[in-house]
Amino acid sequence: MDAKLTIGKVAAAAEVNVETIRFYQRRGILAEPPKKLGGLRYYDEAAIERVRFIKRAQTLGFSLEEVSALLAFQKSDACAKTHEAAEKKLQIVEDRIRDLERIRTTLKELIGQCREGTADVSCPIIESLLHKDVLISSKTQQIFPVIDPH
Amino acid sequence: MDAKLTIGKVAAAAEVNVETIRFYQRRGILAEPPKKLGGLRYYDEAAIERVRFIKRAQTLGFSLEEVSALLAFQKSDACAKTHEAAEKKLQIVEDRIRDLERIRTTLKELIGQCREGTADVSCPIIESLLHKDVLISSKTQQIFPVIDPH
DNA sequence: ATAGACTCCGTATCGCAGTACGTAGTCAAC
DNA sequence: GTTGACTACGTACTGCGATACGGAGTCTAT
Repeated sequence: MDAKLTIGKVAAAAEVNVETIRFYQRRGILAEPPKKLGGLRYYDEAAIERVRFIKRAQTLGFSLEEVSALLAFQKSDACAKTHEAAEKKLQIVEDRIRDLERIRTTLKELIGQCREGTADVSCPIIESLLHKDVLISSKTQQIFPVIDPH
Repeated sequence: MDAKLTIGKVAAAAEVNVETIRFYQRRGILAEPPKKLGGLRYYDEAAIERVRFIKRAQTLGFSLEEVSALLAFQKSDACAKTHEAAEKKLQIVEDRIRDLERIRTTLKELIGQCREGTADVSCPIIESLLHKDVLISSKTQQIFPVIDPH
């Protein structure tokens, strides 16, 4: 048996904060092992793997709720469902890339105008922001900040 | 003089919620006109333009704090500073696009493996999440959800 | 002059994924 | 057997950009 790990060891091994482990438990995405004699909880290697799984899925843009789902549909049709989830996420990522590319284009245009010193207007960028419909609004509904906005 | 607009008119004209106007005032990004006889505040057309300016800048990825800065350095060297801010933002947008492109690549790979039914492992995607270092972590420090996560 | 719409203002809440804090208890090493 | 590090747990706070709520006041049209 390998249930000798304290929460701190799990956190260190998975490279997350202790509080993150506890947060996952509260969210129900990670099991809380029973308290053994004395009041401390001991974990096994599987807990480390599970936390890593969560973290890896997050880097692909899955929210904790989505990771919960991924973890929930183990066995039998897990593969089909996971595949489907990945396709959906891919779609969102691609939409998001398109949004950002439009923004990039607009920023480049504005910067370009500015460099040229077009006309004698005060500042082409400010003028544009004041009077033009600079950008078509984004259609992406679900946005995910990839990891670590903190 | 054209200071006949109530907060509701301004909000409607700029296509934002009344609460948003008040929120901007609290944040100090929009001036609060004095209360005229009776207790209501009246706005002029400039207020509408200012709100629109804020909204347009947001669609380019500027946070409210950054928009405050843009609005603050009017006159004289405003153009140079605005230009610089736009360049910085462009850099962030491009970094973010690169991050998302990496994610896209990884998702596509995983989905591809899944489709091929590679080996007889349960599910290639799940296996990858369990055991591989799927993705190089994002370097983007500042992430901005473009408008409207609500 | 009164109904209904709008405004004022403070405070609370949302979504997400944690982080921080404080009190009390427990374990391992010396 | 005591010091110091670690743990358990509950609660509050962070960032960001709003949105929602509630009670009181005010304006406008009939």
